[in-house]
Amino acid sequence: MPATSLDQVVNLCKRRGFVYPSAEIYGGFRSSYDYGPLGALMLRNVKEAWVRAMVQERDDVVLIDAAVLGPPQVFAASGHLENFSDPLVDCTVCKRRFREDQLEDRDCPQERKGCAFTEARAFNLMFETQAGPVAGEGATVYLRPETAQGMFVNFGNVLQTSRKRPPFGIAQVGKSFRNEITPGNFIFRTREFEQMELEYFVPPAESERWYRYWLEERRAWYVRHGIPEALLRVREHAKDELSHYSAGTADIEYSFPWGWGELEGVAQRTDFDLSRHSTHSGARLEYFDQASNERYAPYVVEPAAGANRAMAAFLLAAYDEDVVNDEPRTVLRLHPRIAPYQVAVLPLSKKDVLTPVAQRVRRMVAARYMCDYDETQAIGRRYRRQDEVGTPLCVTVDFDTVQDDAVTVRERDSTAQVRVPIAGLMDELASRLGF
RNA sequence: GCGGACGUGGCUCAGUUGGUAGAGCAUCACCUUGCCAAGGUGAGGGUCGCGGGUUCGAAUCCCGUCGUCCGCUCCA
Repeated sequence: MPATSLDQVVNLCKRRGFVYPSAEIYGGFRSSYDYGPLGALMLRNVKEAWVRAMVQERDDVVLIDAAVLGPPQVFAASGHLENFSDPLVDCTVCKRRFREDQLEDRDCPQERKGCAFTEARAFNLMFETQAGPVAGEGATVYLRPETAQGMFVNFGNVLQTSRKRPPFGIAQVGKSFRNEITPGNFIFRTREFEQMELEYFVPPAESERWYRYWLEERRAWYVRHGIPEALLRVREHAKDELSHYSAGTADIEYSFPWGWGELEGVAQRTDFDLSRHSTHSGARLEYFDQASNERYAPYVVEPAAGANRAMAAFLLAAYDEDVVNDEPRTVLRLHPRIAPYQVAVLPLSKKDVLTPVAQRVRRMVAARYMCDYDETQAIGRRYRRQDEVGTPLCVTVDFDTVQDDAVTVRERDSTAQVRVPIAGLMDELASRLGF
């Protein structure tokens, strides 16, 4: 199978209502995308699959949902105000751009011919706005550049109300904002994006062990949800590549059409965040261990994933073109939990005799699964339409159904069919979908 | 932000040396068919990204702007 191109997926997304360019009727708004009917369902499924694995199926992680807007103090403590902006200068001769603080180390190729540098301009990667209705008089606030600070700031609250103790985690799914200099590659890098982050608090001595644990756990999550192992790799950051807070970071990368790209970073943040917030706020963000009679600031291991990037990877990995009955077909082989619809109910024809029973089946299925319903045009064409958006199972209601109360279940990947009584339909679907 | 390429109906594109737009697919209706797409008839849908300029007249030339892609730069 040839590698899927980005264009194939972008076209499918537009054509079938997964993702549209934002504000398209006004010429588009750079770096923003709107998720259409199918894309909204799929993105939600990605996030739910994450919450299921990270929170629901565990007893050591709790979920929070913190504010997007934050006061400067939070980002002063986190280091973002200090480190998240770069003074950049352009060379007007050789047309290259440098960080001002790295200028000495860099060789401008035209240097001997007399480089002319522009004034340094600050590129702050945080979005800033004013809180308060009077223009110009509001207090400066920031849109969070990562969801992580919400977990650190609430460490004490969660510790007290959840009665968890290390090792334990606080998870969050939500939007973050970064004023990226160069957004691009479809939904891979956008200024507004959605993160799925876990801050896992551990005794300092266990940090390395948990770092290894989460790295493998997270890699396995992608594989479990349909990403081929061959398209994934884990890349350890070099020492000089590490973030200001990190004692060790590895990226889980996917082989995108333009090269390896980060899906998720797993970092050892040590006690950087908790101690910084302790110092800046005066709050004591520590854990007192009754057993050992010790008080300490837990170390943090952070798996931080991008929901939109994950969705892009799932789409690219699932995209396939094969041949069924000598006809080419486009099919998204999405995991049933990731696919927008799990089931489609299709009456064989639009004849009135079929509608009541088909609608009865639809209501039954829709109570448990996201379910599409389509009664127009030839049945074969409707199967192909569902294949193209990744619906794992189709339920077909035909003229015999009216007599024998049985329907046909048709599988996306194999196109195989099986006849089952309506009374046993839900069990059949559950066993095929796996949930 | 710099350099290059590009921007025509939902998608893929055609539009000849400037004379006010076409196709295939898709969508909708009816017919046909009735378990694996593209039979029949008909319909809707584009001020050619947006703004300005040149011209008697511009999708077609010029300028600006927005957006996309590639390459640099940057990327917690």
